[in-house]
Order: sequence, then structure tokens, then C-alpha cells
Amino acid sequence: MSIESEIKSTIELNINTKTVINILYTSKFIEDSFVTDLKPFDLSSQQYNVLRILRGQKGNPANLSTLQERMIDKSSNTTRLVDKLIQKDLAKRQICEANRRKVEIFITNKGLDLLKQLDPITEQKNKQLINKLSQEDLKIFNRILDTIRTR
Amino acid sequence: MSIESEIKSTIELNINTKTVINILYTSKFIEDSFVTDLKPFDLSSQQYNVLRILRGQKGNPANLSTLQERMIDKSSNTTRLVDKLIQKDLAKRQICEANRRKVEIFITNKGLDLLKQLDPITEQKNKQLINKLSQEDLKIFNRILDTIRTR
DNA sequence: TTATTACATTTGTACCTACAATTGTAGTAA
DNA sequence: TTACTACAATTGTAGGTACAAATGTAATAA
Repeated sequence: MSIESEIKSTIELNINTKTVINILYTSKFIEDSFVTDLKPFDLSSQQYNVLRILRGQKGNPANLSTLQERMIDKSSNTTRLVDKLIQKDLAKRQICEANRRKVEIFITNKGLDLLKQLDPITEQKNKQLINKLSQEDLKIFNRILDTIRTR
Repeated sequence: MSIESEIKSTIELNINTKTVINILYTSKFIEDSFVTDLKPFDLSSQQYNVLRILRGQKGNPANLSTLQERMIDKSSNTTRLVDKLIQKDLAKRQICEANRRKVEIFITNKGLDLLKQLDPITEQKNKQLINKLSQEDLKIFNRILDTIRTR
């Protein structure tokens, strides 16, 4: 369905406005879908994002600023987000001895197990969303997104 | 910058995952930019969205379910969102006499004036984000987004 | 050493969001 | 009429987010 029908716009949108709304709207659509998938696992999409970054560290710790830098949604309170993961025993935290201002955050085995459970679900979802598109379309599409973020 | 560099991914992402992350990330990028623009006007992006829908009604009232249906972010509490607009005298509300379960929401003149102030800013922002793209790219891009939202 | 400044994270707090429960209204059927 | 169901919006409340202020640590310079 076209974005105009989707938001039932009563007025004619110019192409710039339409395109911006389309990105925002489609992103919410995807986000909602992931939230639904993660709900049974009692995990928010932000928490999931952090867990995956921690796994990407391959045993090396991440500190808070690293997490913030890599998160999709940079605006949230990373300290309290990590608190939640620690409460659930999905991550652990220790003070960095080399620089006591920093904190070192690791994923636990329980965290790794949870991600292992979620991997096929996420894979499946990503595939379902994307595999209607040709390789050529994907190339163009990603290039356009990268361009939009460039000043 | 490519999305992998942007989120400083340490692992190789498959094309589906990469594309999904790219949409989410770019959408947050745009959202943040709008939030910054709206901040001096003490308006959240959700409130702005509702105001624009109300204006689109061209004098006709909207009820809550209409607003919810048309909003970009459908998940928020529309009652309290509208409360905020009423507090600021940007909207007014009355009970629908034909069906007293419904409520009729209108934009006020103050609301219209505020939108008039914001129009050029939004226009400018949308243009800045989008006008690096050719007409052909825009056509492909919007088609792809519409496709992604299709099951 | 003692200030001074910068850095990294945490905390306080007001506001916002999610979602279930509740309220009030309308439609329908016995 | 009464009971039942559906609808539309509101409210309660737990939890999340934004952002400024505070805390604790490190680096640098006088």
C-alpha cells in the first residue's frame, strides 16, 4: 500500500515530505514487529540491541560510551538499560582497573543463550521483510539511506 | 558513511540484517533532527504529527480513533497527547453530540499559527534530507519502502 | 603539591509510553 | 424493559526516556 493511503492523508504531500514520512512510518512498522517478537522473552528492542553489541565484542568488554556510540537509538539512558540486563543476569559489569572512571560490561552465558534462541527469529523476520527485494534494489536502497544521512 | 561504519559493527552483517538496521538507524537520525527543530517550540514530534493531522481535516473535527489511525507512531496514548495540545491552547475538544462516546477534536487558530511558523522549517529539513536524490531514485526508494510493509 | 579541567558514569526528576482496567455510551436481542 | 455485547475514550500505574546536575576519577599545569 502506498504511504498516502496508509496514513490516509487528506492533502497532497510533496515528494520530499512523502519520502520522509515513508521512512519514519516504515521504521515504526518494523520496530513494532520486533517488539512483538521480543515481548515473550521479556526484552525491549533497546536491550536486545545492547546484548547484540556485547556479543559482537567477542569476549572483550564494552564500556558505556562504546555502547552508546553503537546503539541504534542513542538517546536512552544506557546506565539503566544495562542495569536491567544485569538484573536479569544477561550481562555483568565491573570497574575497569586501567581507568576507574570506566566500566566494563560483558555478556553472560545466559545472555548468549538467549541471543542464540532469538537468532533464528530475527533472521526469519529480517528475511521476511527484505527478501521480496532484488539484489539490485537492495544495493540502491542501502546507498540511498546512506546518502540521506550525509549532510 | 555506510551503515556498518556508522554503528561500528565488529561482525559481518548479512544483507537482510544490514538493510533492516539501516532503515531503523536512518529513521532515528531523521527523528532526532526533527526533535531538535521542534524543541524551541516546546512541541514533541508526536504532538506535531497530531497537529498536522488536525489541520488536514480542513475544519472538520477528528475523533481519537481517527488520529490514532493516521499517526506515524500509533503506540502512544492519544488521549493524553491531545490533553497536552489543549493545555497549550493548540487544540480544543468537545463531545460528539451524534455519538456521545466519541470526542471531536479541532485545531485552534493558535495551533494553525504555530504550524504556519513551522512549515518553512519542516519544508527546509525535508528538502535538505531528500534533495540529494534524483527523481528516479525517489521513485524506486518509495516503492521499496511500500514493498517492505507488504506481507 | 594543589588547582583546574576534562572525562565516564550515575543519579534525580519530570515527563512520556504501554497496556490493562474502568467508565460511559450505543446497539441489539430476548 | 433488561441484559448483553461492542465501542470510544479515559484513567491507573509500572516502567522507560530525556536531560541536567552530581559524583568520582584521571590528566595537566602552575
